[in-house]
Amino acid sequence: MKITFRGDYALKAVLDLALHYGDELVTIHDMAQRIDAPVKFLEQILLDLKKGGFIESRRGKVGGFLLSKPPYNVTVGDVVRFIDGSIEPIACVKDKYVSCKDVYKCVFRKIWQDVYEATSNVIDNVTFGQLAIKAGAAEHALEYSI
Amino acid sequence: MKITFRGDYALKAVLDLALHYGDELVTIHDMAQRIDAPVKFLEQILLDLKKGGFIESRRGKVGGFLLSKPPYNVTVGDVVRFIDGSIEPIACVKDKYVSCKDVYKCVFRKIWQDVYEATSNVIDNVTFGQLAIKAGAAEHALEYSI
DNA sequence: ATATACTCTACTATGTTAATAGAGTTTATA
DNA sequence: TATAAACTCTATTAACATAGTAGAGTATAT
Repeated sequence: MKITFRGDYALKAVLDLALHYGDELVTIHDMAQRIDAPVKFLEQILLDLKKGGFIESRRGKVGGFLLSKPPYNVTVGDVVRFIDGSIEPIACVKDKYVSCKDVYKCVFRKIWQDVYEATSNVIDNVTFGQLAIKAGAAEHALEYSI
Repeated sequence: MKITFRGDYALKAVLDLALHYGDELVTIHDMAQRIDAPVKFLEQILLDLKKGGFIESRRGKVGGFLLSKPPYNVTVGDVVRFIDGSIEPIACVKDKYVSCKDVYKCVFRKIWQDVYEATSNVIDNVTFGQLAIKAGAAEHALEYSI
């Protein structure tokens, strides 16, 4: 699995919306400032996330973005897979284990499968609800540390 | 972690040498045929592996390549890290956990660390000695299955 | 001598990434 | 109803990585 800047921004964007879940809408401009992303690049990513059903938007003067689903129903794995594509270390894990004529391929397949499963096990078991709590706690800690 | 063709070929090359450990030298030509790699591309990769201390070579008429160390002393992780570089999902895992002013970064760091460790745990615990036995067994199985 | 096999450097086509640019659409509100 | 604020959509680009290809050079057994 390789996380690109695009994926990184997408994750931060969803976390930002999770932190504002239930509040007012979040504008691209405000979000870009908080997560330190180029506005026009973030635009594209938010549009993608919208197509993926992760977020919704309202246009016009008081427009902005919001999460489509409660933060506890979205995992890091959902976002990563959608934005950055397959998390397999090499494109062969899902191949069927048929005859396996190529001994050299065959031998490594189990390794890639193990890596894939170990990775999934991490990213599919963290929701943005959990992350929002951590981030909220961290923000809180910062307020008092100044 | 993302395995490139380069990395894939390198792993197969080392496995091929592991399968011939103690026998005669292996030529690029023969190896390329067995692991299904372009000869000239494989050349470069073998030269890299040599620079990395994984393999040795003999030039001239009866030249070829051989493993520098016993197959049980080389892991998949060793080769992958050397050829394809860092196995981190994103370049931040090794950053020190100092003040963590950026809450958004901070929250995801532990996830990438977990993925990194889970991945290491797989690839650093498989040696080419183990793989050679599996591949040998598979080749043997094939002989009898025809 | 010479054939065989490794060595080294340079080049290239293709694709991906990380943006940037700009015109267009929607909507609240003064 | 004009307008500012905010989302929408398509195109373009610079830089870099990947997966090779090409070719000249060096070493060595016979």
